[in-house]
Amino acid sequence: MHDIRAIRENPAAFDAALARRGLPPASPEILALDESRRAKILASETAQADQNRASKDVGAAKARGDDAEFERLRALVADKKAEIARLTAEAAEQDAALRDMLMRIPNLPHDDAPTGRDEDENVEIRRWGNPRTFDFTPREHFDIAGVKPGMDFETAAKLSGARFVVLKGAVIRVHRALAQFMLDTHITDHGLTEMWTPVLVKEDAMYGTNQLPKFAEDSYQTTNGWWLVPTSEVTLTNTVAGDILDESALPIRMTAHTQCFRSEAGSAGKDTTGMLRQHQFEKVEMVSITTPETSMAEHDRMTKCAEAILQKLELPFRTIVLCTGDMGFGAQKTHDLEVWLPGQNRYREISSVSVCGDFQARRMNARYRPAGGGKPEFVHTLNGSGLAVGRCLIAVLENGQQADGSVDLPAVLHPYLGGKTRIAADGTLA
RNA sequence: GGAGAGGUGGCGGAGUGGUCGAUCGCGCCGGUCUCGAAAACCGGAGUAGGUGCAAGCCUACCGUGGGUUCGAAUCCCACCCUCUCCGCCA
Repeated sequence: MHDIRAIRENPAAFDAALARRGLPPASPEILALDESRRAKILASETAQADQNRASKDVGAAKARGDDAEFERLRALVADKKAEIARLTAEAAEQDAALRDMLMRIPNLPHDDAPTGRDEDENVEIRRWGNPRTFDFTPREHFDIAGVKPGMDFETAAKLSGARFVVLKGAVIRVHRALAQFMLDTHITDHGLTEMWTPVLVKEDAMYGTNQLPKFAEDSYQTTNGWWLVPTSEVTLTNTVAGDILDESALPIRMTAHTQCFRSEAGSAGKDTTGMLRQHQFEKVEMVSITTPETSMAEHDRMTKCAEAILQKLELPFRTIVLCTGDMGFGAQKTHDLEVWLPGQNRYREISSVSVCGDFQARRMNARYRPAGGGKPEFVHTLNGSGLAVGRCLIAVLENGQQADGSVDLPAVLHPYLGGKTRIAADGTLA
């Protein structure tokens, strides 16, 4: 959410920043509403001051026995009351309208984010590993002989419909191993604190991390009003909502492995085969809460934490910085990690690491008290996948596949698999 | 699901109709004292919005929304949230 004062002070800069995202100027409409709102507030407060004064005088008039004045003031208060009710309602309405308008405008891009129209203008910043050369045509994950017995879309459709999967045997064991490996690496090597959070949350939490009000159709809501989190960014970040933290407590670095739920509205026809895009999937998420001074460095650190997972799994990837036109709603700057999928013969997103500045903190009123004293200031928030477990499974399967339909598994997973090293062509762990 | 308790400033905790934006304690900031610190003592400080060059002034805020009243943190209604006990249950 945006600071209306900042927009008032420099509307041109605000519009220029939006333009970098390919959006039309918003400040004229915002400032017009703001001006009208302030006029309403002024009128309503003036009327209230009148009433308060008259109210006070009423008692005095009564005390000195001035019945005429007493009655006059009583009538005046009654009049004012109706006027105040009308004016405050109008002021509140405009205030809410302004708030809603500000809530629906995406974050302003950081200076470091490259300006561009869409994904074609994203900038690759580094590449790691070399895609394997195959002496056969590599298959997509769901088409590998050793995988097929453990990846069942028909049964999932029976249970739940499209975009669900039932995993069995060796495949789900590798999936579970991946999640454990990611968590252990973040905890032990990267110093993150493991968390376990609800996946059903109140509406406020969804506003805090900007899923609401604009993207309601992307998430699921229960009949009694809870929302299913589309990512544990929601719960991890909102752990500090409403708090005033000591600067000494920062940075706070968290990680959690949770189910994530997405309606995938608007992505009909996209990635319909395989388990690349599901309504329900698992993700190991990282969230950091920092001071404003350290958030950009934290962004690079978090990106490295995600990259380390792929490196340890020996999966080739590239890191790109999203251009302004391709960034998500809440981001100031985003790094995407794209892993090599030989079955698709292309790099596919497996992690997205964003720095949000004070955009989310402002929404959830998350602040810290500076060490040197002074007023509380908004914290900065960051989030990143570390990594999407299902997509990582796909990458491991496709990159490790052999001509006979078996899959060689990365060495770091072997300890999590009881010492087994591969999925045989018949689908068993070997 | 049943019964009960409660939501007040950074935290704890008073306050049942009229200078209460709110006693007090802790914490915080400034000062005295000290070589320095602690303790003690003195003083200061809520948040947000509006207005003004500024000093300041005004308005709102005691979970949220309504209501009663000249006047509400205090009374009434509805709702939300938290906690405790009982029941059921992974």
